[in-house]
Amino acid sequence: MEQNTRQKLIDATYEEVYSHGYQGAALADILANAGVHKGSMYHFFPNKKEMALSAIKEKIAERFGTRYLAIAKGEGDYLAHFFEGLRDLKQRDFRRGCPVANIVQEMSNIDEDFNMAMKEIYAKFRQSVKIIFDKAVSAGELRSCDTAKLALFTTSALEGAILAAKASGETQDYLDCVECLISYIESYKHG
Amino acid sequence: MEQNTRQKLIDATYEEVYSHGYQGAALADILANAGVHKGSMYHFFPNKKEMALSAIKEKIAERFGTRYLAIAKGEGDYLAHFFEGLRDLKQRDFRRGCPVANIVQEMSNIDEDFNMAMKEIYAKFRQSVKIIFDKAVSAGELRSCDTAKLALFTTSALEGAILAAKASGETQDYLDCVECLISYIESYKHG
DNA sequence: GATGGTGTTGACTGTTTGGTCAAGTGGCAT
DNA sequence: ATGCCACTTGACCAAACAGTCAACACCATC
Repeated sequence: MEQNTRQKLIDATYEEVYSHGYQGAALADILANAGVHKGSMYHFFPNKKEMALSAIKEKIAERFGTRYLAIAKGEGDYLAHFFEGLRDLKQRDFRRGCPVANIVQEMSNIDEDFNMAMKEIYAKFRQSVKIIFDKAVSAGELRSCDTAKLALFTTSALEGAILAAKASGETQDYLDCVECLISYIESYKHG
Repeated sequence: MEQNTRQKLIDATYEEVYSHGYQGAALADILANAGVHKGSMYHFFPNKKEMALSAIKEKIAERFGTRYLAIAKGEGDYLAHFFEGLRDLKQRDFRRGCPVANIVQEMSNIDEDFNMAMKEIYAKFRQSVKIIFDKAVSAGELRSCDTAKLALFTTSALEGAILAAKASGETQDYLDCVECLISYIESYKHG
């Protein structure tokens, strides 16, 4: 049962932090949702902060890794698949926003450990998008260009688009932003 | 002294919330920084939340109003002035990020009153950028286009750029994003 | 069947939190 | 000088918080 209890804690912590932020996450709620008692939790984690950091790293790293690297590992049509993913609303929860952005905003300037963790995750996000663009250049879908910069702009515009939809409550705002972003990326088409 | 005490509270609350988020803002710290006693604060505000909402509305509304509407009220060179403002690093605090985005991320899905307040501020931001673009169209700096959509993309890409710099700690990331954004906007020039 | 390690239980603690309140101060009008 | 009212003071409170701990259950292995 070891792995089971630990995993229940990781899952419940991720959900609670995603919904209420780290500072708003109540240990009592996490434990209730996980169905785990307090002392049991302190057997697996030294404190709330380490549990939250573990949850963020394990849940988000896993998610980003699969979503974007799958495209890069595919065969051709890299841009088309990437754009398709951006347009797919089922992958997004606009009410809660982006889990990475939420924690960056809340914690980066407050706590050095969170700062480092989010820096790494965000860098990995940018890197995996860059790989998609590199593949697209190799495949002749894009002309040769500064793909690192393009990935930087793409990821940040995307985070901004999710934020806009969270602020206004309008999913359409996200879609409009994504169309602008796509048309910008497409201006790098043809060699 | 009435206005003085109230203003000291508004200023200290804004700083504390900007630095630590709403949920991380300790009433005791706000009071210490303002040099105001607890009972005195409860004479001016019914509770912490209302004080924070007042601080956000008064401090941010004032700030956005002046910064962007000044450009629209100017004479010509609307785009150039707007771009100049985007490139001006002195106006930004990348460690703490954007005060609007921070609170949207933290509170929009938690509290309905914050949600409404931030929705309004964000809409005002978009509106004031749209006015700049409308002026630019009238002045022949841009061709006729959907300025509301362009303002939406511009504001959200900008928020994303500030977030990217906050995450990485690199001011250059913000500048790179802004250059991409500007080149996108410039694709609407002429015609 | 004793031993020991892994995991569980829930009562308990000390602090910090936002919020209350009765008593007091100072200036202004009458 | 008296009464009034906006404002101040700081002690006080209940609730919520993260974290501690001694006792206990289970299941190996010897």
